[in-house]
Amino acid sequence: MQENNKRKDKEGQGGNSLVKRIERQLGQLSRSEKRVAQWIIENVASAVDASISEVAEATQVSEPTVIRFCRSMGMTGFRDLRTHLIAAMQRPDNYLHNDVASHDDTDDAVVKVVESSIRALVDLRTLLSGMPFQAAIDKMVNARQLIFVGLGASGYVARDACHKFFRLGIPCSTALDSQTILQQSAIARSDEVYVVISHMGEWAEMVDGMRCARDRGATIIALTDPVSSLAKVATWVFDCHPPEDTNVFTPMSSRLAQLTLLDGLQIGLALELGEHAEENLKLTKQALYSKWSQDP
Amino acid sequence: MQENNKRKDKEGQGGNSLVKRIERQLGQLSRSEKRVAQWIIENVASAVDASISEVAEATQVSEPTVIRFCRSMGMTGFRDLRTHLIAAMQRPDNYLHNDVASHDDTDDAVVKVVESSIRALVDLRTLLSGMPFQAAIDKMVNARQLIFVGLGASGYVARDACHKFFRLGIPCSTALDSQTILQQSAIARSDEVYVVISHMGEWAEMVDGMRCARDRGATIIALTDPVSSLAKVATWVFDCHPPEDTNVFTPMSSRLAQLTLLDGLQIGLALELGEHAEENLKLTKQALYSKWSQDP
DNA sequence: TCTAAAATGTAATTAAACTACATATAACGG
DNA sequence: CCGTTATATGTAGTTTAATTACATTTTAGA
Repeated sequence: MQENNKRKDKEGQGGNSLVKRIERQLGQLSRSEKRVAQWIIENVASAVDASISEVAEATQVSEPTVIRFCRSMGMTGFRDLRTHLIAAMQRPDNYLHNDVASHDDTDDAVVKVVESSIRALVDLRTLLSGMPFQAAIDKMVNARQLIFVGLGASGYVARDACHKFFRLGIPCSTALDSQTILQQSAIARSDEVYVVISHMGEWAEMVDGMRCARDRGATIIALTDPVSSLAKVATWVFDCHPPEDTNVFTPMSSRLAQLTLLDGLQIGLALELGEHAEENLKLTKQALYSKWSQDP
Repeated sequence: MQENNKRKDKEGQGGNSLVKRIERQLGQLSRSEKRVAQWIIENVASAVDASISEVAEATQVSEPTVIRFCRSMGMTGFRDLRTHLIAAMQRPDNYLHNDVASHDDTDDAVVKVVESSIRALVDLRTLLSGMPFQAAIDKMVNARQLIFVGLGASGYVARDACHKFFRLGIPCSTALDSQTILQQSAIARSDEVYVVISHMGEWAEMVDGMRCARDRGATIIALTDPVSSLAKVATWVFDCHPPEDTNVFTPMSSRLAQLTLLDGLQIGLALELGEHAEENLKLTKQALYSKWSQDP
């Protein structure tokens, strides 16, 4: 009669995410099973690749206990649990941010890096609604040229963006060092759009240059920390909060958010420009593909 | 228009769903392996919870042949194949749904772009287990220098990687055009590691250069399509399947996967190198922060 | 403190995944 | 057409993973 209380979850079955389901049932598990549950929730990623013995080892319980846990969760066994875990991992919201630690082995570290990158983009998604895409694109549509600005690591993002936008058939250039930035902005025109990438938004020369360009009537679109000096100078700001530097081993996930944001801007602009831009995109693609598809 | 037809069979198939990938490689499989492939395509649902012996039974081939099929598909084994099948089942061809269409408004388009970026990284996550991180890192640890190679858009990824790795205190350089690549590889040494980024892996000069470097004993780490010519030449291959270009508006999400992968390699290498690299990372960070944190 | 129930572990069992090697089949050059 | 090589496939054995049966420990209640 009471044995059935373990199966109780069947009725309260609302969420489909396995992780949520485990969390919900945590209270009804025995001490050892709870350990397993906890570990799986915190290491969903490693869990999917793990075998029973690895899980048992990691949680300091015996192998049968792991199986018992699976059964308590309503699965037929470990294999079944793994199936559901893999499925759950296809929902990006299940990824948590985990810092790499110096004792991590290579594979763990790599998994953590990838997952925190996913996390960064999932976070970005929630910020999208507050971002001035339409306004920025409206300015770009009529621009005489786009100038992509970035120093250091952000310079690579700027370059990448420049390469992406030029394929729409719009004049694009870059300014990747203080001197170029200052010179370029000294001759800025009101029909030019500057796209500035900067984590902190505090490099004096860059802020000065952009202020000058702004004063001359140019549009400044900044991907930066919204509380920075650069943000104050910019026409439109896309919130890219500065990188988390709690940890030396933290990868630069923020850069991915910037790149993706710029992808969004470019595609948005392509749509706004219509057929002409679409045609240019096709042509640039074909220029590459036709080259190597002719070779045997 | 002939060019287009030629291209079609090589990469016209979105390439993301595992089933599509199997279909794409059908031609290159032996008779028995083809039987397995066919059966899996026609019975994906039963395939996900089948064991090796069940598959062997159903297709009338021996168990090792099933495993050989898995390997031919680029998986490490049957377990790995099953993982990918389960993952693939989770998103039944909703790809069209995610593509940006010309009638989308800006905000819809941007959300789709971000989500397809996320998807690219989630896909990467499932591929990680088959990637030779430890092997690649072992080679890097003892390298005299790292040379990052990429043409066109991949050149930006190579540059970014170079910038990232040099902060560990390792000599790093780039080769971003045919001429440089050929010259560099002509003087390759066995203690050098080439990290090559290429979507298709079919640019003749690049492949030739890398073959030469390989012949001279250098290690070639390739981020590319595993069925490409470049992959055949490489010492270690990281599976970056070619971009899905069903749609002009498709963003280059594959680039994000490459960047993230390189993040992983860099962090893995940092861990392997230990305190010395950690110290260098700290110093390079401080060099930047101290600059602007002094300004008011 | 004793007993019954629940929880957990040990050791043995079964089944799954994989490897090494042997055999067959196709491909090729004379 | 033969022998030679390469490729493809299967057989049998090995290793590893998953599961079961049963023994031991722990806990809760009388």
